[in-house]
Amino acid sequence: MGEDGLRHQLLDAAGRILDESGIEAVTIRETARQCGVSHGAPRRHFPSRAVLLGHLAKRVAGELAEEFDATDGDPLRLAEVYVAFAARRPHAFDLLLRHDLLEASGADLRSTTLPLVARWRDAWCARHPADSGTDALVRLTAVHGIASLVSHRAHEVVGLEPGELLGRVLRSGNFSEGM
Amino acid sequence: MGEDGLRHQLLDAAGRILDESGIEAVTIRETARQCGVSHGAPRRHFPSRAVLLGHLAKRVAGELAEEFDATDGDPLRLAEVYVAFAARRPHAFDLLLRHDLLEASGADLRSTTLPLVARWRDAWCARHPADSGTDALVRLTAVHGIASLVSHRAHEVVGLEPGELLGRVLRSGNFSEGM
DNA sequence: GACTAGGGTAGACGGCGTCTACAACGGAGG
DNA sequence: CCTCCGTTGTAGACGCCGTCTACCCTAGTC
Repeated sequence: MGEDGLRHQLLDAAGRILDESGIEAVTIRETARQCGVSHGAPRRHFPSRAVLLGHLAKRVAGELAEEFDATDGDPLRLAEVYVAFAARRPHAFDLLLRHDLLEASGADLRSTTLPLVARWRDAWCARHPADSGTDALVRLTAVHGIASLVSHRAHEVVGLEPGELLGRVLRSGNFSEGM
Repeated sequence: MGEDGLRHQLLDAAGRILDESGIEAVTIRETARQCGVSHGAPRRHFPSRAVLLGHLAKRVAGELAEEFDATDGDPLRLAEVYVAFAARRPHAFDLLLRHDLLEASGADLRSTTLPLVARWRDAWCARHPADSGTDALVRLTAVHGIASLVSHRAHEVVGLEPGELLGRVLRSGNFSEGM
């Protein structure tokens, strides 16, 4: 099963802790505890907490990419999956954005998030051939803003349902053409 | 000078540490050290680190509100100020969004951020009387998304300048009218 | 003058990340 | 077979952190 043994097991435990208790709770010692090993054991696989969180973030990004794979490439579906992910796994979503934690981890965050951005742009441009890509990115920032609000359960502040917001963002006219 | 004495001084020091070294570095002990008092002294004014960060967040929100005051109410100017704040003081901007930290602090974050949202909506609707407010909020999420990317210096990922993004978001047609 | 409350000091506790020394194992080469 | 050595987990230490507690000192009050 766990072909690599402890390393995989540690990431599993860390992911569980992340979703259940948040980033702060993802601790080298607690992760080790849940795997039944000593507090020093994780160091052989992840030399620091930052590196552990970096690998955890990469795994989270991979899981989000898998959810993207399960769609048919429709931009609206991709956006819905993105926002739903932020709502369902807020701590994991947070981790993806914690550049302050991850830049010091050696795990280049851009190399994990760029493919996700590119996937969105490709999906959008495939359905909107007139767009050179800039409009897609403007929409991306709006979708990301919605997801960010939703993950913090702050969408109630603006008083609109996420689905409603998404629909408006994605169905309105081209941003490049002005008013 | 410091009419309230230590309490004010502690918040000043915490703000300085925040901007220079990030949220993690805002520590009760370090704050006390920079004020030349013992590590237990801050407890008389802030019974826990969460409370200290909560008050710090409220102060940051107040400073952002002051920058809003300095504009003439033009939505584009407000948005520029918002994004510029995120770019200039990324750690302070981060703190405003860390509901995980602040919800446990007793300082209700919504009561500090809601006025900022309301101010944006009012400014937008004053210039766009046809909007009932929903379009303003859709734009707000887009502006917030841009600010979020900029504060993490991730706008390079999408390959557009923040000013360019803002212009497209704010000058495009009404979101409510569909394509 | 004694009493009291507020605010700063100092020490302790446990948890954390990190470092280091050490033990157990397992395969490579003699 | 035995030896050597790299890998991996263990155990203890260090310093930092938040938090709790006991103490002290000062001001103000009766």
